[in-house]
Amino acid sequence: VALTVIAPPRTKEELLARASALRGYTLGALSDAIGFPVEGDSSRTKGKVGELVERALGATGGASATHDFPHLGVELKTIPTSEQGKPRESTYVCTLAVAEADRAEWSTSWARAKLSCVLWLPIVIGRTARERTIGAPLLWWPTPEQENVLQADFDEVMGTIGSGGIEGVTARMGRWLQVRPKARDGAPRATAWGADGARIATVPRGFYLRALFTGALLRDPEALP
DNA sequence: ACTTGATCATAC
DNA sequence: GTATGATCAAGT
Repeated sequence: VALTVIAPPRTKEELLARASALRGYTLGALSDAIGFPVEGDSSRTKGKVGELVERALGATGGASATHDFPHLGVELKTIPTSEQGKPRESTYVCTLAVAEADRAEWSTSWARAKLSCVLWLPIVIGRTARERTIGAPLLWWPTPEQENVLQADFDEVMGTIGSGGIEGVTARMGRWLQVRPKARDGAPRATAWGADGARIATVPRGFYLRALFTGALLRDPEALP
C-alpha cells in the first residue's frame, strides 16, 4: 500500500470541512485509504491515531515544535471518547520546560500558543483500534473567560515552581490545565532548580487538559465560561 | 469511576 | 537529551 501524501488545507474552513468529511469513518478504513497502518496492541501504538489523522488532514508539523498546521496556527488534537462522546483520557498539550519555569509567562508560553486554536477530533471507542470511529470535529479557540482560567492554572504552577521548586507541583493543581509526568519512564532526567537554587534532576513534565474540561467543551462549547 | 503518576513509539 | 503523538495502570 502506497503512502498517500495529502496537501495541507489552505484555510481553517477547508480544514474543518475535511475533518467533517471524516465523520463516521473507522480508523481501519482511513488507515487503508491513506496507507498508514494502525495495527497492534494499543499499549504499543499510543500515538498512531494522532499520526494517522494528521496525515489524513494534511498536517505538516510533524515532530518539530510547531503547530500541526503552521500557516493556519491550528493545533490538531484527537480525543478518545465513549460512544456518548465522553473523553476517556486527558489531553497532552506540551512540555513544561522545568529549568526555565521561574521566568515563564503565559502570554509568551508555548502552551498558550498551542491552545490559541485547536481542532478537536473525537475518536469513539471500538473493540479494536481499526473499529474506532471518527466523531464530529470542533474548531475551537478560547474565549477571554476561558483563557483566564487557563492562565490562572498556568500561573499557579509557575508560581509554585518559583517559590518551592518543581517537586511542589502536583497533578491535583489546576482547574482545567494540569501538570503531569511526560517521559519515557519515571527516571529523573530533566534539569530543574531546587528552592535553594541547587541543580536537581527531576522527571520531565508536561501540560495536560483535564478530561473534565474537554468533555464540557465537546458537549457544549457555549456552556463554558 | 475517575484521576494521578507512569509508560510506549518515533524523529531529530 | 529534546520534541512529537498519546494511553496505560495503579491509587484513590
